[in-house]
Amino acid sequence: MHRTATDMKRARTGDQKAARRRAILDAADRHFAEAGFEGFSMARVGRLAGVAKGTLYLYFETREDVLLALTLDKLAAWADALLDDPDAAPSDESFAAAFHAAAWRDPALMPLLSRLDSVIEHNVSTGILIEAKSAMSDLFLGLADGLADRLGLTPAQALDALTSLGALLLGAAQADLGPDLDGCELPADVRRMTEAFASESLFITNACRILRGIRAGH
Amino acid sequence: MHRTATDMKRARTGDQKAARRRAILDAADRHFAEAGFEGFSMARVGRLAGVAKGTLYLYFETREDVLLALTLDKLAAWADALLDDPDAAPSDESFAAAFHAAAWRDPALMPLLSRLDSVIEHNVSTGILIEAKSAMSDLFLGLADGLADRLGLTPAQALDALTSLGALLLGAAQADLGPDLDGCELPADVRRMTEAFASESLFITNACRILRGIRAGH
DNA sequence: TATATTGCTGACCACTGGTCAGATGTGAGC
DNA sequence: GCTCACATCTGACCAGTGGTCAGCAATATA
Repeated sequence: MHRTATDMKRARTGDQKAARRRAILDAADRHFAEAGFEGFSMARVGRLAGVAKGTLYLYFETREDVLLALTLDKLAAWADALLDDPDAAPSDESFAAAFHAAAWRDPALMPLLSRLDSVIEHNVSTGILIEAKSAMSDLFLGLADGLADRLGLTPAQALDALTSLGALLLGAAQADLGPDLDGCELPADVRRMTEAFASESLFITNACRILRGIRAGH
Repeated sequence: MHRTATDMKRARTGDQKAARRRAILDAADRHFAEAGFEGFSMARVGRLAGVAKGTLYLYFETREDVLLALTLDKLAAWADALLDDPDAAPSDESFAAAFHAAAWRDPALMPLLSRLDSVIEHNVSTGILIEAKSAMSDLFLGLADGLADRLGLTPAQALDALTSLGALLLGAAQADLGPDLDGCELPADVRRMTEAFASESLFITNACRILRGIRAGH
């Protein structure tokens, strides 16, 4: 008798293997949420998933392969959230705000994206890398198509807007990824600089400038 | 008799200690240049600097403290290069190009900056962190003052421009930090997406949009 | 029930960043 | 010129990491 996908000690069918992989990714998600990128440990993922460390490497090439899969999941969720958000259109400003809010809805997304190229992609086989890039390409093209009308842009302009805002979002996010200094006595100059780099206002202001530039055909 | 700052087995005077610290940072610089962020190892820094690993921890708190010091050095060099570049003014476009070129002059700078908040600052004591933030604050304020006239902006606008372009630069740089896929067969969609995210054109185009927005008072 | 297949395990490897008791270079005082 | 006290320096050591693989054992089939 075949076992169900979740009640088994060995995953033999395709469904069962998919379920195992899913279980590992869920454990990774939980672990990442509380340990962050640097504290992310394969040993703990295994323990959380109820599986030996070696087993992880039957389902993923490397630690970064796990993180890449996690990133793709969360990126797809971001795109869905943005498409479903009715505020993502009326004005450039509300679109920018919705773009930013969707990106921070899952607090793990920006930390992952900010290491996507610099760390994650460097420890993954080219096959998996290309597959991931292709998935992201599809996701962006689909998003551009879905948003073009709402933004009153051509699909090409919408894609330009998405890539431009994407880059801006990544850069602006940096400031929010630093350690929390709220409790500390800060010199006035440091506090001013911190505020100038605060992610949300920096992003929204410049997103509007960029969208205006695109509309003007620049 | 006192030894000179560089000919000594023990650093006892302030000058000698400064020279040791400098020597360690130089070794770190060389090591980073060929190993990159992830491959950066304290053991190797020690070997390159001709010093035991334990000694490194007399001059720096942690690995990230070394990388933070390195980043500050390189950031100051970037600011100098930008101020000295006569092209950094005539038009928005040439300013944006000069901004980008200065940032990539030292190939280690962007890889370091892209991890500054997300990694480096998380493993450094608050004292050192605040000191570093203060130095960066001074650097940005000085740069804004030095460039405001040339850009035809008020100092406040110039600071806005610097922080905005800084964020954009960081985000746009991500794409250039990924692994090199030049030699590979890429599906057409992936290649298109890669080109859309190419750092230089993405940065310059949007930097001009942002500068235009600032001039327009947005 | 016996067998072949193959998913799973965990001891093991080379490495990491960081520590600290003990060795030693060095300048000051005689 | 010698001695000594002190602070700098060292490297074995620690707990941890990501990743491997020979062998164990759950399962589907005959």
